[in-house]
Amino acid sequence: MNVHSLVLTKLKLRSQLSQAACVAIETAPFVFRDIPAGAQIVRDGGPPAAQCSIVLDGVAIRSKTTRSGGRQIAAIEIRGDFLDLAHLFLDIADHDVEALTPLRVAAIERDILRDLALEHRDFGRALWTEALVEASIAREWMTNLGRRDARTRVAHVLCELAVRSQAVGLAAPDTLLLPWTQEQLGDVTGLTPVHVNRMLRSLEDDGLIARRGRQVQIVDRAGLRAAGEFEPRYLHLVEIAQPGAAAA
Amino acid sequence: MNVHSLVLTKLKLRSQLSQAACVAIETAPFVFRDIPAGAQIVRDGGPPAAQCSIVLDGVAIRSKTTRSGGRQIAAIEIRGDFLDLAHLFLDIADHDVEALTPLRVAAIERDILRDLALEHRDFGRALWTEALVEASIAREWMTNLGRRDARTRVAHVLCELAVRSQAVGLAAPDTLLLPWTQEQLGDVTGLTPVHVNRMLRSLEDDGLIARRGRQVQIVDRAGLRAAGEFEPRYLHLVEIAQPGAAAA
DNA sequence: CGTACCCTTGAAAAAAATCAACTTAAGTGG
DNA sequence: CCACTTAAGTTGATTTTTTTCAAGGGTACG
Repeated sequence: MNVHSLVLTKLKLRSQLSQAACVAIETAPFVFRDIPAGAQIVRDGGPPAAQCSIVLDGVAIRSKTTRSGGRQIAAIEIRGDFLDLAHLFLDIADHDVEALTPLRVAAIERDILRDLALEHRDFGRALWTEALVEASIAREWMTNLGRRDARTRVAHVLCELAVRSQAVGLAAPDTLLLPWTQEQLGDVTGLTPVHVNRMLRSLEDDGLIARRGRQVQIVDRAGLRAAGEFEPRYLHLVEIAQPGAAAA
Repeated sequence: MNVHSLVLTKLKLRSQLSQAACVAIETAPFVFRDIPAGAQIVRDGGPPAAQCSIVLDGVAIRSKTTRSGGRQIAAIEIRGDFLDLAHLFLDIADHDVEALTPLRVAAIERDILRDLALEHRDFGRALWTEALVEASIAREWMTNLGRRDARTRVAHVLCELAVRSQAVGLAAPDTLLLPWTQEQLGDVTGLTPVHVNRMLRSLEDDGLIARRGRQVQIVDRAGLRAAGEFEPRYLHLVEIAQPGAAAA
């Protein structure tokens, strides 16, 4: 599929775009790029990425490492999310960006994206929206990390991943393939891998999820959401598939 | 002092502005507004603020409340910070914004600020920078909440507040007036007020800080930074006053 | 000078981390 | 195809950290 129409599809998920903005995007030099799993795209303290990308397939993470060696994952980027929008107008990176799985992205030069953002109202608005939604997710994660116990945290993350994956057509409703290890899940939730394991088991024992390897099936959606105090409003999805309603 | 020149001063702290952008700002309808302590400016789930403001004096917080009643403060806004930039392009608020102390702000209609952001390159860049820096702080806070122990967390927050206050001329170097209770400090660090109290005492016992009421004096800056694993780079301050160097 | 509201401190309980095996699963080379 | 190797998952026992509970003590302000 054409790289430009993929980009347009992503942006239209959340924002309306004028004819002019569509033309601008279609003539902009987006190119496909493949990034191998494990690649470090941005390094904390180094320069921002020369190219800014939209994830088409795969999973990337933003993370920070403390002096004492702990790692905190600060964002998960899946299909439709931007890599390194966070540094678009900053000179020095304040965190790492890493490909967790092989990544396929639509890449564009950073300078060109900046120009687009500042010159085209609709495109600018679309980019702003993306950035503000990511900030909203960050606030929810702070709440998760600071004020919820381990079991609630894990359940919350599972709910978020399920909803986001489903919203971009990555997974069947309530099915979830975790591309990461329990250690990485611990880096998301601020827990040790051992404790993540126990919490997953607890959720499974209570009949909220079922697991086979890293495949997680949400058995009791309402129950898991209650266990995770999950309210999807913070994701600012324009069209959340209603339970029972077929997607348009 | 003139409200427009105050706004210009704030924006120039981080971004260069062209002549045209300055003129645009000076002709924009910024007005002074006073907001009493405790006022709720934005309510989670409600509409964004009709006016967007830059804090001139006082302290405001963004926070979320969990279903089980815990509160997490997700951002602290002091002089020069924007109130409700977070919702500039979103339709429903995803968190509360509240005046912690009496607030004096430069307010402007949300729609007008959006137009300014989209029409004037330099102003747009300045606003983007503010938003991205706030997102960077959020990532550091996630790391603090998820991966640092209680004492380190408290020390880190103290360091951040000291640096940010000093950067906008709010406090003498290494002096800090906490306008909040230990309970509120707990809502920042994800700790109980009792434990915040113990951690403050621990930092004091180790000679890193001194307290008299809510006035905190940083006695050993390097020591406190080490205790808090504090590295100010994530604040993206263009001009951090160097120790010993007088501000220009 | 009383009355809130916060701060402080101790003791006990709960949550999560750590330590230490052991099991399973996946991948590799014979 | 199987044995071997390695990484990840699982489980129990123990220790540490943090919360909870409870009782004073200070301080500001009417």
